[in-house]
Amino acid sequence: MTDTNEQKIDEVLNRGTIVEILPTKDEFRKELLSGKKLRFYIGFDATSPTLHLSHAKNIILMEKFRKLGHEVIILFGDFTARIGDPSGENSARKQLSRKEVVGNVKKWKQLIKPLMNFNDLKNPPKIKYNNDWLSKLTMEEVIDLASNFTVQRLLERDMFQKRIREEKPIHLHEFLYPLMQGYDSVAMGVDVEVCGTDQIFNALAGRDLIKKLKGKDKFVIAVTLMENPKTGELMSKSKGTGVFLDAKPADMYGQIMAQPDEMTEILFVNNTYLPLEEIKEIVSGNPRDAKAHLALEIAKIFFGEKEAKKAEEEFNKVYRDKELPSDMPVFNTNTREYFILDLLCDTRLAPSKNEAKRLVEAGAVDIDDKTEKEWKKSVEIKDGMIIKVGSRKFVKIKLK
RNA sequence: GGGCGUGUGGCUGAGCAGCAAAGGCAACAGACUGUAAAUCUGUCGGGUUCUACCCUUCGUAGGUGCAAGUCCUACCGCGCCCA
Repeated sequence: MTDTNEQKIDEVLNRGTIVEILPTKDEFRKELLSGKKLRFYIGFDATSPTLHLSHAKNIILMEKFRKLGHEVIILFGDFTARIGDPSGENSARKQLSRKEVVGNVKKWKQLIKPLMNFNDLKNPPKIKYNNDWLSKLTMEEVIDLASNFTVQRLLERDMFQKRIREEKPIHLHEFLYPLMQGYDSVAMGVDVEVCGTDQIFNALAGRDLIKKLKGKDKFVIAVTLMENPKTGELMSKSKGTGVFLDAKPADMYGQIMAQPDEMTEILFVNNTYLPLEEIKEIVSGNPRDAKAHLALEIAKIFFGEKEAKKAEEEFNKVYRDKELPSDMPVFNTNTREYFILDLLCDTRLAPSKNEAKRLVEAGAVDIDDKTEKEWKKSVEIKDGMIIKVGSRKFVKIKLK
């Protein structure tokens, strides 16, 4: 029997993470209220070894359904990862080797541990791999599955249309992606699929398929991709806006502080457990403090209170109070006198001499708290000397 | 198989025979601040005897020019159309 507390259910449905429920939100709500135990799933393609806050948000949502008493499956797309979903990309993703994918999945399992209670023996979250069934399909079965779709239907997808317009390639295997994702639903016999709004097409393909093959319906819950409300951009590595779950506490705290201010509320809603009213209040205050609160709150989820506090202290110390970090890389040398450019390169504070030169000219290099603006000189090395480049890079010299 | 296009720095995307190669993104630094936000400014292939000089880069290999991403040839990859 599942939890049918109306208030709890509505809190999950209305918090803001869920953007759309198909076929309708009302029907889904009714289903939850009925007390029937539903089988949920969310799929992740292990295309990269790391996860970021957007993935975390999805896991958090799944955990909420699990806590209501439903069966929850995290599906690692170890098979689909090797094909690559065309969504969002305007060219085909490179296909990954079996080995890469297995390595990624292993890391992921560790990363999501803080977000789900795997020790709940009564109703533990389940982990499945779609390689288990997709790799076993015969050509005959694949063709049979394909006969459920039309090329026109597949071509409707925005991104395919875009590629046609731009005369970019569409590979045949990319067409098979919705088919495979759809088959996942059939193989697991799920009642509900949770996916990002960019995946609705694939999820609906699964809905059609499960209807045709098993005569049962499936709900599709589309969740926010956490776009920046100002620019519409997603969190991404290439935009430098990613917050990675495998980061060290101090780095994760820093990555959150580096988020644009307008992301604070969105991240609060999706990546913390704080009640909405409390979030409203925090966000209405000083933006800097609100974000700091957010960073602490999220770091707490992954590393615990103690580590999170430590990360915060360190951040304030180095960036707010401009003090030295508590530990920094040490560079061992026995050279007494060093050309400043060589010193910067050897300590790996600069990747090349030209770059080192530029840094010195820009006034970015401090040696023992004194800004060094002259690059054509050598410095006398002292034990314990501290070289600082920009506000984030420090090296302590140890004279042998 | 035939025709037409296309291949540029981390990404994107300009490029006339005389550019280390416009613009945008990302990155880095400086100023400012409320933070590693925002904004503004500068930098953004490597090296040196450093406001100058040298070397290496524009799919690959050759060729024509004093000079070639920029023209020619072949090859490779990709796209479109025809078959």
